[in-house]
Amino acid sequence: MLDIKLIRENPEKINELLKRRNPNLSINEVIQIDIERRAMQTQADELRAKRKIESQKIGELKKQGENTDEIQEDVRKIGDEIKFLEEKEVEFDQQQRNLLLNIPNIPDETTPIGKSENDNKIVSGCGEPTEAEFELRAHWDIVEEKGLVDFERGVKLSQSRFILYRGKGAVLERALINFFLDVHTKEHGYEEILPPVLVNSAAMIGTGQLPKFAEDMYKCENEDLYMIPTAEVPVTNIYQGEILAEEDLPKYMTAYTPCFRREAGSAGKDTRGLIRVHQFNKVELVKLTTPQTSHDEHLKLTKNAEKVLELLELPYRRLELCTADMGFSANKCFDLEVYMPSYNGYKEISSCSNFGDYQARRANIRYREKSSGKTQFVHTINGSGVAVGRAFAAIIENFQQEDGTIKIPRVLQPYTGFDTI
RNA sequence: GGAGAAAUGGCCGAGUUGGCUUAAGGCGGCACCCUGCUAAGGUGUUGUGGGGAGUAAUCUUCACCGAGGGUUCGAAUCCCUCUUUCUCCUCCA
Repeated sequence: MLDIKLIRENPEKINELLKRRNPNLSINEVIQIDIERRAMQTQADELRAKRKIESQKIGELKKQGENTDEIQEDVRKIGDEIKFLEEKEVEFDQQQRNLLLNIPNIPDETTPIGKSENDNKIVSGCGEPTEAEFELRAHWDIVEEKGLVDFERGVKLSQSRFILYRGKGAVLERALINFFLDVHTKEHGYEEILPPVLVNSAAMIGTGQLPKFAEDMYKCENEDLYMIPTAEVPVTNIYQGEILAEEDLPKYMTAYTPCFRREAGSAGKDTRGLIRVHQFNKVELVKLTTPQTSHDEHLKLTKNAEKVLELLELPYRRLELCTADMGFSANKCFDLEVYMPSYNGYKEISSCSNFGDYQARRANIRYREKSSGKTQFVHTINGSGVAVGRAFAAIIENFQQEDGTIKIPRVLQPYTGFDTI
């Protein structure tokens, strides 16, 4: 959520930045509510101060044994007024909060301005698109033929876009999870977290999934619990409402979880294979940092995600997302895309975002600055390190051999226990 | 799932015949002083959030004692609902 003070003091600037995302966005309504809200508060404050003094007088008068009926009646009337104003205050508060919760983060100054995903910038890459003397097949055909993934029975158990891994497929998926976690904990210094995969609405609001994107999530009936769309939600919210010591920052955390997405509005996209399913596995990287270091830490986190792709010898490229394509809560975002022969192009496998203090403000995650003793909002950063199912698909497609076998990347072999499928 | 107890500031812990308690005391933190280092000691200071005034240092005001309602002129203190924690029973991987 954006800082109301910042909005108050720089309305033109904020409006301009928001319009970089989407010309329809504006903070004008919030500013109006804010003005009315503050007037209401001042009024209520004054009345409360008056009541306090008068009530104390009643106490003293009573001690002296005097009659207080008249003054009590007067104060009671003040109380009625206060009650009325307080209801208004709550109303304005909620309105303002609601508006703020539905306004996306402002883009970082360095985020390229654009109108659509076509304006994303390719900033770097590693490896060349896989080519072969023989015809490269799509992973959905290969995994089905080899019995690595059972699409039909996944549908039988749940519904379409639910899949089940089996045999060497299940082992490969598990191997990838372990490999990613090992690299990030042992080589990059992240603490491993195994969080709940059902979280409450406060957590979902904290990271920005709610209130705006309720349709994208699975919700439990009769319970204030949602299935997480990413480990970002539980892991970022670990320190919700807390004040950390500056020495505790930066915090590096990584978590494997299944992720659940309804994929509302994605009908017809990526209908085959492992690319877009309702439940998938992901290893996530999350950082809490000071404002001073978040830029660097964001870059470092992105490189940590790239590292596993390099170790797996998968060709990829890094995109810098433009203002129009960036997620709701982010101020800057890099996407990593892996080369997929079946798409004859690159497919997103990781998204690494810096949120500035936007999520921290929603989730109320602060730290005490050592030099000043003041509390400040932390900056939050996260990225996939990386999506397991998509890495699985990428390996199947990029490591297929002419004889129909799949080679297992060298670094993964200790984890799978076999070197070909 | 059943029965009981509890929830106060960074932590521990007073405050339950409603008003003088934003909240004693201790610990921790910070600043200064003292001590030739270290240990110890002394003095002071130390919650969060919102509003208003000021260029600013700062001043001022309101709210907050698990959360939300209620009673009252006035609630940390009384009543109701919820949440969480602990103990006992039950159950269970």
